[in-house]
Amino acid sequence: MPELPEVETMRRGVLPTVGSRIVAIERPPCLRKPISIRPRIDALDRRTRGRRVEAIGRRGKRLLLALDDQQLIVIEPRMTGLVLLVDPPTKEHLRLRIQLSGGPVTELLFWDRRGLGTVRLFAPGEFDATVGDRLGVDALEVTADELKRKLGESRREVKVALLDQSAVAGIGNLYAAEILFLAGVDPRCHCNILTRSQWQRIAKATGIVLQKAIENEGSTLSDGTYRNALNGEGSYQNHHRVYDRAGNHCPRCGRGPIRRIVQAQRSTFFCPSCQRKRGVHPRVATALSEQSDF
DNA sequence: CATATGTCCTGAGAGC
DNA sequence: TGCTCTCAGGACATAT
Repeated sequence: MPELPEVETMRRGVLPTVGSRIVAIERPPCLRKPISIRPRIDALDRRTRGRRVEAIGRRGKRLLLALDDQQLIVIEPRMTGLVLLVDPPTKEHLRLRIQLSGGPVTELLFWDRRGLGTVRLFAPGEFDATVGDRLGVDALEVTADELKRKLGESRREVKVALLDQSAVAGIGNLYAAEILFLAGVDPRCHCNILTRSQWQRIAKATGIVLQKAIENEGSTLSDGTYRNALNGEGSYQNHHRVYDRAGNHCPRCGRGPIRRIVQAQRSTFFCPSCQRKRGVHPRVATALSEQSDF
């Protein structure tokens, strides 16, 4: 589930590791099928030993540890991955331990219950030339022009298209629903019929929703999986307007009720009353002009 | 080329 | 109670 706000919260949480040196990287004994680590663990350890962590970055939903020799450790949490500076929720799902010295923390852990996450080491420049090159602009900085340029000709439904990381990087299922709600756009709309003003509303809503979610340290859903680097919960789940709220009255127009449909094998939640295929519900216009998240 | 579908994974919760 | 089944959705491989 970690999307841009959760990964950004992880990034901020592990900033204390900047300046530390890698003592060793090891895969804890683990009965589960190991997660995907490339290169294999012994080579990862050998190539990073003694290197200093120079910066912590993020591209979309990926966390980047930049080393002082320009190598890059890239962590993809995918569904249930967590980056932690404290004891993990369970021992058996601990996937990687990066031992550190010379700073305030002695280890950085990667924990992943479902094991879909990945860890990759890239040679200098290799990430940008391969993976990075295929990612769209980070969702925090996306503009209406960029959305229209990337998706304006697409025949896909807009909710499905917003999940395409090569168009915009960082939006996942949960935030796509919240963004389109704030933008007042029906998720079933096909991209190639959206108007400029609809793209403008989507771009603006993207910034507002993601910023607010980051301020709230992301969303810890009812399964409780997502945590920040210190094992604390996020609070943006308390601000969700539509996600996992099927059947509720719409918090904006009072009607709704919030509907759940399936698009591309994933749940979409929306208000059929004020998320429109054309035109704007008056309260949508007001919220966006006031930079409000509602 | 663009778009659609299948795959991986685990544990929570539903239903019997 | 205890079993089986379905579902959740990240990114990518494969199919259309």
